[in-house]
Amino acid sequence: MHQDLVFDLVETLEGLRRYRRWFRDESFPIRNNEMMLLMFLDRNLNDDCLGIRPSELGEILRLKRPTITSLVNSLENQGYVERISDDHDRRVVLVRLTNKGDNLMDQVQQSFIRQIRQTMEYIGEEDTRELIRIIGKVRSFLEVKAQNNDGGSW
Amino acid sequence: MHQDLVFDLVETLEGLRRYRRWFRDESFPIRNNEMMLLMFLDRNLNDDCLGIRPSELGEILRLKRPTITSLVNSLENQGYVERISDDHDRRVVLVRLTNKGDNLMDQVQQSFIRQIRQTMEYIGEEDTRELIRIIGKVRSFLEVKAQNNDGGSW
DNA sequence: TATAATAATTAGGTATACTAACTATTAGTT
DNA sequence: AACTAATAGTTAGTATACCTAATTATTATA
Repeated sequence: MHQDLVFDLVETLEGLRRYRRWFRDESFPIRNNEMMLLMFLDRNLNDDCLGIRPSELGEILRLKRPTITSLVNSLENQGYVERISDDHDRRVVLVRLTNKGDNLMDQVQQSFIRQIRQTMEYIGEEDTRELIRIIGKVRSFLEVKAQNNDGGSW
Repeated sequence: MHQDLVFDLVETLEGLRRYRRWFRDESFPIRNNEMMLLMFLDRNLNDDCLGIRPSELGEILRLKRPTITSLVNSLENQGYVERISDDHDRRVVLVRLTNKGDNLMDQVQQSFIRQIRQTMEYIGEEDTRELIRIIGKVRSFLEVKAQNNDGGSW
């Protein structure tokens, strides 16, 4: 494959790497990675479960557990999430949104998510799906490769 | 547009954000951002010019000048680039690869670039071009938007 | 000549995520 | 039952990748 195309792809990926700042509302009270944690918490929380385990959050967000701990600490200090301990296994902690956190997510809907939606409307549904499909393909290839190389830790 | 699709896109973008580490060779002697600087330096260097100005590098890599300064300092200390001063304007500094830096770029070709190429071959030329096209569309939309919001500095 | 603009740097700080080592608890083995 | 393994989470310390504000040196302009 052509050298130029390879380089174009690198440039493309580089340009996308810091996408969060494009959508970020500067006045937002929490950091981007904290917002992501809340979003995934909000989304992956079913009615029947009390909260999500830090280790699960780490898998969803592809972050190591100590990283999750410090994010949850920060969010807990600010009052957006709370930790409750699991009765069945006292090693386990469950993280869930507080009301304050839930309200913040409504704000996220109106700023971050709205901006993403706007962008998607510009590029169109078809291209959006294509983008998701192709990147998914890239990721699945790379994840398999990573597993073969080093046992899957990343 | 559907909430789910928006969320899928976020997830997709999140997964791509740290793409560099997928291709990274752990034994490589320089950091990822340093490697990027060298790659763009290598690529944007014509035969007729002595080097590239830090300010130009900043535009290409979308980094602020102080960031470039510290990258160039580090690379210069390690012997991969050198600074030469412009005769026409003594405020200006030109950065160029040393032989050592040039040799390192050959290594980059054989590791980082080779891995990217491999991935591209897996996903196929057509999808690669689609990916580049769609992300380009996203970026152009967002860059215009960013300019409208805050005068274009980022 | 004085002032403004430009190029790069210095100093200091923030955000993000890591590894290694530790504590507490549970599961499995003898 | 006691001992050892494994597992969940945390703490402490570190690396990386950026940034802003202020400073220095030089050139352009009024």
